Amino acid sequence: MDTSLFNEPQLKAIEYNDGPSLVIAGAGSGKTRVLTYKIAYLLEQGMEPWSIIALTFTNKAASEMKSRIAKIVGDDTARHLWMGTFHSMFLRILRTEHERLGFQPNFTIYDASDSKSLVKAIIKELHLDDKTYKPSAVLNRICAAKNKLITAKQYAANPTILQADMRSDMPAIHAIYTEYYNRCRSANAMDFDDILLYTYYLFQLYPEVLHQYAERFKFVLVDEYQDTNLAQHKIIMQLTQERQRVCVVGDDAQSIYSFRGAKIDNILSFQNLYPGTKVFKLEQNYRSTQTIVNAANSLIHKNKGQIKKNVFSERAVGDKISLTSTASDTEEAIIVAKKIMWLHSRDHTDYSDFAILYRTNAQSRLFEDNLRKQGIPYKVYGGLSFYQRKEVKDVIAYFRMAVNPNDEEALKRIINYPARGIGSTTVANIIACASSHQVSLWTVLCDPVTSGLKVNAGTLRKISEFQQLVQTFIDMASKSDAATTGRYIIENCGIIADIYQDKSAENLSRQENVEEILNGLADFCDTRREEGNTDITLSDYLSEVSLLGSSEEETSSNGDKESDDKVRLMTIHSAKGLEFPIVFIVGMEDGLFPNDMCMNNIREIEEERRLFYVAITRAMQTLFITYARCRMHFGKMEFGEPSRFLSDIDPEYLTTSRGGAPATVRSSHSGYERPDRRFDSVFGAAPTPPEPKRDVELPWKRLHKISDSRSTVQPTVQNTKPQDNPATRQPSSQLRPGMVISHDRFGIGTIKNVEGEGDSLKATVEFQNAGTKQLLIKYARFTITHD
DNA sequence: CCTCTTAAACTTTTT
DNA sequence: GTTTAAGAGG
Repeated sequence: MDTSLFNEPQLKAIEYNDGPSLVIAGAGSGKTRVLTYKIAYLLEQGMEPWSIIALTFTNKAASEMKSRIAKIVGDDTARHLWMGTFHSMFLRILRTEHERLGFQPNFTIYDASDSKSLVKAIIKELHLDDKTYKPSAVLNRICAAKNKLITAKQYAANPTILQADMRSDMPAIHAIYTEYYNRCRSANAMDFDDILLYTYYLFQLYPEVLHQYAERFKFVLVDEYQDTNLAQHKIIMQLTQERQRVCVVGDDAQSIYSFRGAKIDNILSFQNLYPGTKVFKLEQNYRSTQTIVNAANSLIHKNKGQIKKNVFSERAVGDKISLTSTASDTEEAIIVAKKIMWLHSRDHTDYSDFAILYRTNAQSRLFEDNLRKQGIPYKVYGGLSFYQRKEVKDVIAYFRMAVNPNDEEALKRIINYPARGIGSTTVANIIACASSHQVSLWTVLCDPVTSGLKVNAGTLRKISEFQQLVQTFIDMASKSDAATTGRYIIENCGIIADIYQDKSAENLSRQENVEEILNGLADFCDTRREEGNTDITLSDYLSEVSLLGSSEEETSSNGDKESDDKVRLMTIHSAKGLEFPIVFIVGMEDGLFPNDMCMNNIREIEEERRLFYVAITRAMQTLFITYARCRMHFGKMEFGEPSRFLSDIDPEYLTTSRGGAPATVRSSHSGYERPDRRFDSVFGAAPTPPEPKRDVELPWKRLHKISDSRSTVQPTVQNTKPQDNPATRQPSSQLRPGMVISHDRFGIGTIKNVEGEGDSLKATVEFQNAGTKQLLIKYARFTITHD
């Protein structure tokens, strides 16, 4: 191996393999490189590829590492490595060992929405009030328990937990958990958390099985260790207890999944659990400019209880981070799109060099709209993935039935889609019947009479027809390969007839998606065949697809350059592990980021701060941060304040500008104003206009006064509720062509024309960023900034 | 039992 | 503003 490729700590981390090791890898310090070369090094030392298991957190990270290793050691070797997410690797083990756990081999995986729907159904069946028992809250409790390896039985027998549930007014959660467990068993199904739970108990209850896998895996590597939960942590311990040949890599500063049960302590206490652990610290950042690294450091130092480390960069100092405040969320999106357009045409920067990062998926829409308007190609990651679309889920549900007819959630989904006259009443009957006999719904369907299902003859006939239809799919699936079966099911289940009725835009996109499933299925079969597999069943396909949470079914083979040159839009969570030359972090407002849901205690706030740290350190060259002074929320315009995290960054790394403000103000405002609570009250977009009462009687005087001193003070009259409070309305007589106004949503514009009278007074305004609009003065919210 | 209309809830992040 | 739940009418 060429040792000159690495700095000293990296090399030491790669070459030490005699015992447990912990690699603390600062952002951008070449963590993935170390991991991949470590694996290459182990192979070079003569270790067999199938005796190495490398676990990652996301599919994206796994496929990234796979392809990087393949480049070093070749495809043939890389293919035999056990490399993938915790869930996919353990699922592989569970498929082999299903019998010990009492599962049939073709068990299905419930995704998050299946789990939720089942919980919801159970709450209803137990006649619990779904106001106090919110399905998502209940499911959270169950998931949290599973992540702590607490089974339904243990849960119901644990006085501490029961008391906690009592205190939070949901004493029946243990009953829901128990029923949930039973229903999953009847349905021959596992949810995401079960994959970990069952793996742990498989190893715990069958030491000979554990021994077999501990023998096989001669070396265990784990990426992003700070994001592991107790279950994952314990399984790693089970596998490495004997041999102690384990290397975990992580960065406590980038722990952002504790909301899902990740325990930062796992990495902090690793050294105690594995005595003799060698610790390696990777502190040199090769990704970002010094400004970006230093700014990120100044932020993260506000957190307490970090592993001490000094991340530094020897790259160029680079530009300061640009912090821009905009009048509204709309203007924020417009400005970002314009900026990308401008940089693209000035520097010929590829579109794919840009990323827009936000806290919540809901924020993507405005950016999509405005990028599209500018003709900028983009790609949204995450959000509603392909497999979460209605028609796709419907088709997949048919597939699931063909493979595992006991799958309750799949059955409920398709028993009356397309409509075949089996409504909710009948379904409720079937469920009640199945529950009382402790069998699956399918069992009842196959033999309604013996099960004692009480429905009339007509319904019975419909049920029987449905049962026979699904039976043909089951027969097909056992005889034919995945592609043939898939096509047959799609053509015969009735979805085609429903979707191809008309050519509405909705149906066209559904048709495309259904065809896309067939393409994906064919692709899947081809790839598998190339790898030398002969029997490719629908079950294999489902196994693969069920763990693909996010939309990553990239067509890796034909990466045409043109279609890849796109601006990337994603949440910060899904940006982890990625890097981009130019990054926009948007929506930096208190309440959004840090999110309102995450401000209950210091731990949560610190996690949000780490999330911001992750966002900043994605940027290689240039970083833009924006926040909007007001934003549409629940369909209402709301004012916001800049994020508290902005003042955590050392101001020497920032330069501020202000959208929705006249150019004169922007340039005359040279010094950096700390973006704290005072920022807006000084500059005039505070939630409550200052001195609201004194000036109501003579609003135009006030406007005058302000415009005289506008080089330091922004005009503050917000025409918020003109119809309620005529006194604060813009005096219509003052509006005339040539005036410059600042509009809440559209930003700065010049009045081109004024027409009409009284309530129907209208102005034509040409906005800098939003085009020309007609504003009805009675309702428009704007401020005059320049006569 | 189906479907159309209206009301409410909704937004954290993901395997 | 958007999506999903519930209720009314056929």
